[in-house]
Amino acid sequence: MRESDFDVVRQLPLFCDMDRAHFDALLAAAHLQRLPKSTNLIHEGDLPDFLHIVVEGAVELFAESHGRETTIDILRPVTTFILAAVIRDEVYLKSARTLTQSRILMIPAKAVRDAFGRDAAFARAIVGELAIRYRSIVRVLKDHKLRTGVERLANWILTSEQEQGGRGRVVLSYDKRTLSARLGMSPEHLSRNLTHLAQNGVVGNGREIVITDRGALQRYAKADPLIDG
Amino acid sequence: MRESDFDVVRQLPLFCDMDRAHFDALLAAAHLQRLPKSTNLIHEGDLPDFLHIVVEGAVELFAESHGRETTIDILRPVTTFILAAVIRDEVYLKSARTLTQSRILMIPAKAVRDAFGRDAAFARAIVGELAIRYRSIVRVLKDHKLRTGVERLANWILTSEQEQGGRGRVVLSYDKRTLSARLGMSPEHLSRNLTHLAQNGVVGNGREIVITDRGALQRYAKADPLIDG
DNA sequence: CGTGGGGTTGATACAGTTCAAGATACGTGG
DNA sequence: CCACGTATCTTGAACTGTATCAACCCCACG
Repeated sequence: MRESDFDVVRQLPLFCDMDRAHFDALLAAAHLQRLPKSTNLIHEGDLPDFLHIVVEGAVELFAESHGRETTIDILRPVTTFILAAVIRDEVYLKSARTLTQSRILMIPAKAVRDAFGRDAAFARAIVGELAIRYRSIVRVLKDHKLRTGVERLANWILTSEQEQGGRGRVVLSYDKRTLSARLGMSPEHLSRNLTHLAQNGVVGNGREIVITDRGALQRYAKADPLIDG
Repeated sequence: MRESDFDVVRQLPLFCDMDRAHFDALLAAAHLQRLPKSTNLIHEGDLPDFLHIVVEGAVELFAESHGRETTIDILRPVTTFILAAVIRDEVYLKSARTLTQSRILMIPAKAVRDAFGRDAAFARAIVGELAIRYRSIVRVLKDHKLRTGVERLANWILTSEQEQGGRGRVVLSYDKRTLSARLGMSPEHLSRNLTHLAQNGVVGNGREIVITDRGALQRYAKADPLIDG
């Protein structure tokens, strides 16, 4: 593992307060893997072997049941995932795959649980991390139950635009098929919804989406800080 | 607070390992309130004053946005709620109200955060509790995104029947209106779905639902341990 | 009794999916 | 650099799941 990556991980809220020796032990047991696009990382129903951390790239969390599949969330660096399963040593409830080439840090689950039992600062940091994850999934749930597809899209455009610097345009970092899954709609519906938003200040053009009338879009989206964060 | 209630709380996984003195301090600052049906306990957007615990009765977690409302979960004793907001000292993302007359233990948020900082065993117990809550909401999300309304109903009947002793019948402890909200459908739709299930081994009769053909119902429901727990 | 709330039933409308076909962009080999 | 084949994206039409509105029923309760 590169020195710079080591530092990035060390500075994560999850690790920055823990005892140096415990941290070193944790990372000594860990692997940093560079993985190609569309690699399956974990599969729901399995018992956790590793705590995963997206260091670079993008990871999709999804779930299947009887032939149906749904995207739960898309994670960007630097984020832990399946922490709850590791802590409880219970089966994963979701699966994960890379969406782009990614670098994933994998820390053996047992090492995490050991450090958790031994290092109080680490235990407290895990609480913070879990609470963040919990609140994040509550937002996802509200987004899906309180909004229609077009509204989710409108709000996604607004928040993505902010993340990308507020220049009035959003560039997709994955294909529209994936975006439609992330927004919980079929690819066809995303396409239609995008044309529908043309009347509300948005123009789509390939992988670029341009906001032509932010006021109109905001009025239409009805953003809610308790959903969009 | 009654002696027996004190013991019940002390024995919760969240508290049983913590230092006796810290526990006493926590409870000294707490109130146990008996509240009538339909009392609002917390409102989304407010900052947390108390950690709440359902000791008796039933509590509905719900959320609103721009005139729409959705039920997130229904909690039965003994369960904590809004722990994540208390720990992070951030606004509630959901609201809560009693569904029946209930007894709710309220522990001042500051006292919880103090104990959390001072008592490592308590911090670890909070991790366990948060991980359970997290996994529970993932199941709720999967239930809604991977199933139709009728399927949710069928699975709800099966798990409720197990909880009520596996005697082939389920008795509702709240009205159908509330159940329909819990299942994420309109009251009309619940009614229709229930008659639809008549062909699949279920007979509804007022507040009682009887399973006449468990095999047929199970086949229809396609239960999934990664959703129903 | 009458009144009202919860529940059912019917008719209609909307959101979203699916299937099928056409359009557009995109990387590869010639 | 172009032609081709494949991916992805869009468009259209039919269909499923669910919501909404309205009428009605039933029973509990004043």
